[in-house]
Amino acid sequence: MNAGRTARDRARTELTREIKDSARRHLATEGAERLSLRAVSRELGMVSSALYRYFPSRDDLLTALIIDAYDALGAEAEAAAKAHEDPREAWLAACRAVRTWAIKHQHEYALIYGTPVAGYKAPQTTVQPAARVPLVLLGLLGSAQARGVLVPPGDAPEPGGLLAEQTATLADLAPGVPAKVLVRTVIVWTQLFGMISFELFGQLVGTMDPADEFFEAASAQLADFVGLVPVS
Amino acid sequence: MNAGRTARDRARTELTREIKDSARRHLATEGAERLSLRAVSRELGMVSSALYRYFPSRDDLLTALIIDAYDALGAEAEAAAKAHEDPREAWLAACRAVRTWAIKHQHEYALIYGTPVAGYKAPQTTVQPAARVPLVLLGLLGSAQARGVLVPPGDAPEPGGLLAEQTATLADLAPGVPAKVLVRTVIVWTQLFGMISFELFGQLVGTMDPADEFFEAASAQLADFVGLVPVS
DNA sequence: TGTACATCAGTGAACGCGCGTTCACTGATGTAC
DNA sequence: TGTACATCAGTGAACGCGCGTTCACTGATGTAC
Repeated sequence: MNAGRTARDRARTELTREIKDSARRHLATEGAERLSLRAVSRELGMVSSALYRYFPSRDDLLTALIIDAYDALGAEAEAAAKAHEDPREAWLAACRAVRTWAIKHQHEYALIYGTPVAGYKAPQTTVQPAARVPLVLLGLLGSAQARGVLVPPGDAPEPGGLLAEQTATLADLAPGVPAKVLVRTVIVWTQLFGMISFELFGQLVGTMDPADEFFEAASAQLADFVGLVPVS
Repeated sequence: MNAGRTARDRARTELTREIKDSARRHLATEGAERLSLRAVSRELGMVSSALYRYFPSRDDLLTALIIDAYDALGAEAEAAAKAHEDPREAWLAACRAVRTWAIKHQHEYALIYGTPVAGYKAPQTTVQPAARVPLVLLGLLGSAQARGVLVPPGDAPEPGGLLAEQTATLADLAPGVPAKVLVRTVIVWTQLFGMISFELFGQLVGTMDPADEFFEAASAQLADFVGLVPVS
């Protein structure tokens, strides 16, 4: 695997990583908007123009950070889900993992789920990593369905019109799961990140902050909402 | 009322408004981080130091914009709610009004519900305007309760521990509404803004975008979730 | 009503700082024969 | 194994731009007598 890897190759991989690490550190203090190549180069003891050997522009560095963040978060959610047999437990664990990662990496979270960076257009390459968390949720519903522990709530309305079409694009990712549950899944997905964003961005101060118990309660009620029942 | 208002006073009020208007325009193109006093002053044909007669610093201008945004959004939600007798209809109208305002004023929305501006600490004066939307929702539940059209879902669990205490702080704002419904209200509140943020920040592209029908479906299901039933 | 003084809005220059990106260059590392 | 050449990482200077904030000032507006 390492055959043919020259010292130059290794140095390049290493420095690319160091640049991203330094950039992440600056992200944490300055925010994405103010992330500056010059500050990064200063920290690494290089001249600012040297960074252009690694990233063709500031936007490319941002893109790399965004993809890394989505991937890191996605990996956490996947690992948490895999650690449980019971789909409902796995679902709750995935939600917890998302929150835990978000709290630990607030500025990376803000980079991907906060206000888009002005003037930055996310390239197509970010789409797949961004899909990992929703894919975990949909996958769990699929396996819950297969194991007979998905009991669609009776009061969930059947989607119609455009909503039915949009829902249909998700059907392949969660085989056998009824459309009305898929709609609820998207609702819960938006709730999960809305709740986390409110917590991190300070909207819960004065009411539900600290939010641990609120988060647990909400996650459980929303697992019910999509019809996930425990394996008996 | 205008007695004693000199030309100077009037000019000052006028210019303060013009500065904020210009700042809002720049917000829309540059985002909050990059909002610059010099750009504003340029647009108004003044020298940049002149702005310091109106706002002691950039942060104070930001604060004024934040308060204005919360107030504008709050006023929309209140007006929408007041236009309906049926609390459930009023609730749905308020949700719609929030989304409509957010779409129309994306950057002001991002200013108050997006990533906090780096290095900016929101002063206490923003708290009350920020509470207007949640107060509308709680108020509607209170009047639904009073009119007998709040039917708490049987499967909603009773909050305990810290969550019960936190919920208790909301009880005065929605008299007679059971604690388990108040918890659900906070859940729905976070869902509402999570859904809108996802729509505006591009997370729904490829699935639920355009989101009109999804929004309607979600709002209705979440009105059910808190137990709002139509007046028969 | 008229005058003297106080208040305040807006000017223009300056301070001291930051940024992304380009470009010609040096010198070390890698490759082909 | 040794040499000639190609590749590439990193330098340092420069371009052209931006920013928030301070300060001494001019001149218009407002106020008190």
